[in-house]
Amino acid sequence: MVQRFCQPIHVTMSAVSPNVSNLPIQGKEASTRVSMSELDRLRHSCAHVMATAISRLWPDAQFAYGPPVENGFYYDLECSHRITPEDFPRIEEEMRKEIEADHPFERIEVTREQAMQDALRGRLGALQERPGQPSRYKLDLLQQIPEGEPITYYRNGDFIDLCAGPHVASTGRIGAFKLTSVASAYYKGDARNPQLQRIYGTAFPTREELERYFAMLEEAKKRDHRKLGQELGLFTLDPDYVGPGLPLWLPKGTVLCEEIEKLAKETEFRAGYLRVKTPHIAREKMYLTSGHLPYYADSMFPPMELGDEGEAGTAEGAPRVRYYLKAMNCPHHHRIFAAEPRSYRDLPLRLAEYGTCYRYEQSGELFGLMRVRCLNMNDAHIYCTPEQFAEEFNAVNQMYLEYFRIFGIERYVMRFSTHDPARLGEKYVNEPELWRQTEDMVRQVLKDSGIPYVEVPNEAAFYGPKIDVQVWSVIGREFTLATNQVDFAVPKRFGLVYRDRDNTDKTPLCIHRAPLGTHERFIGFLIEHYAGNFPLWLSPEQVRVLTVGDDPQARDYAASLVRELREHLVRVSADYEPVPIRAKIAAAEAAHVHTILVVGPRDRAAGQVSVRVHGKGNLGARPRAEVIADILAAIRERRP
RNA sequence: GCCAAUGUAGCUCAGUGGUAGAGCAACGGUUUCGUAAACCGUCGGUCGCCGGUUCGAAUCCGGCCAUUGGCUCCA
Repeated sequence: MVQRFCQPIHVTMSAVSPNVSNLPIQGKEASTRVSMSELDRLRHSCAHVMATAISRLWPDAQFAYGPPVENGFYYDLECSHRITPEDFPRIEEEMRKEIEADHPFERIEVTREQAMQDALRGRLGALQERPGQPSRYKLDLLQQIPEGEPITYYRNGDFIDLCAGPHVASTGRIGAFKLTSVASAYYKGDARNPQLQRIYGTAFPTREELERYFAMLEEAKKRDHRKLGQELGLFTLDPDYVGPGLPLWLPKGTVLCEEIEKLAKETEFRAGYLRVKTPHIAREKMYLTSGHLPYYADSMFPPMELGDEGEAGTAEGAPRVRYYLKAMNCPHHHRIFAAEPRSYRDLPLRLAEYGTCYRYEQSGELFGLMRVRCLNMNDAHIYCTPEQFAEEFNAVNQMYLEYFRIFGIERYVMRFSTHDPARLGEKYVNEPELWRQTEDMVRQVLKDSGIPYVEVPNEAAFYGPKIDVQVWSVIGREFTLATNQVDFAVPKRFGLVYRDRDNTDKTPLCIHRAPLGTHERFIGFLIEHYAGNFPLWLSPEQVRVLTVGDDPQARDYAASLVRELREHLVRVSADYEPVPIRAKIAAAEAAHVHTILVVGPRDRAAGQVSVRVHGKGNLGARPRAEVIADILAAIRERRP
């Protein structure tokens, strides 16, 4: 079904995370006949009021869609005037007038003929008729309303809009509002359509709620991974010298990478994975065989060309050879599979690697650590028989759940992307039976394990169905953290086979999986998730020992504490500066050190240390051995 | 890639055509101190880059680069 009017599309999905309505749902698969929440109704009404105000200021404005969204509303429009945030006060002033006028939102049902005529006269999304300026987007929307469905206007004052509603009773019912930003958007989200101006705003029933929302945004800014990453010295971006989207991991951020990698290695070792290591580049032939070239060449760094002068081992005048930076690890792993004859007894074969890939993401897409051009992927490929598939796939899902538990990730949903049979042989590999089988198996595994999921048709990879794991950071940002894909096409392209019981060669299925996604995105997420307050096992600086005063004996005592902790591989530092303890505490807290151990003459005399944990304040003095044992246990158990 | 906004010291930010500023950090000194910041001083900038207007540009104009908000894309 086609998205209609200025009405938003809201899909109610039970049995999944309550935040699933944030998912980018395409209109085509959504129902328009779902009721709007009170708040959405208010916000959508506010969008009409904004359109009213903009029409007063710039009568040639042409409106398209104006739905409520998660945190407010927007309206897409075309207008000879380029609206900027400087215009907001004027627009808001007009909006206030419209709200004070308290015009009722009047629902008017009209015939298709009537609506067509009004649209042609420019009367829709407008204050009056605009001869010679048809309401072209409304006209287009009108034509998409199926025969037999009622066609309705909503009118407030002189402003009439083609809209399915619903709205609040009158403009006066809109409480507190504020315009927030301008952006551009393609009409109907299609790059071939004209670009419209999108004006974002938000609205709440009361002024207090509006203020609370902006206060919350301020708080969220403090947890932004880009800000914390820089404050805590985790990573840096150096677009001039290194390049856009190519993060440099600083020593403290590298600790995070390595701790996570350690966790992955341990988990995968227990699950029977074998580790491999592969180069960062490969010949063009690799990606011609995999099918990534030429279709995905735009997303890869341009090739390096060798030849003529004689690559080592090639003859003079040999043809040029192209090398590409790898954008994915699978082809390399496939070649490892191909490196020796495989028997069904070898399967499932699980090859794992924290592989470094390079993708030439579009410049406008780069975003802190979340969208980069160099990514370290928690990758693995599981080669298995169709009989083994369900069990292997389920084991992968269980691994996801285990990671979610360790990291305390509670808001997540799995997006199960399936193919569209109509596009077999075009967007999707033409293997109807394999598509059906694997999608059924994946669906069954998801159902059996009770994992929240949504099924999204026509978004599969070209070689098989996939699952994208979406999580929400505490500041409400949604991320696709990890991916889990079935591949029944590429192994065949590489001619991968195993010798089965019946002494014939068969092509294995391949599961691509990356539960921890990439270091870049996962750590970006964790920074916001923990607000920079990592659990002890992850903390770049786990312990800092501070001395009170300048007593040499206390200092020796502190130094022995540091030695002992370091001997146990605890990341410990010391601050012996002769400055007030308050200042040293403040510095350690500001650096988000997890555990602060304060030792002075009193502690030394008693064989104790004073413990202070970031965010928990002073926990008092305890015996030295006990404190050390506790720290080591918390690290070993990866306590949250 | 598209539309828009932004770019001043390591960081956060002031500075609307007339000699580039503050706080924090860093550095030097004083202070000898028990749980979130003692005091004094010093250093620090080709105002993103290139060009234009002007007697004179951080400031006005144009181009480019980068970042950000969206859009498109995402094997």
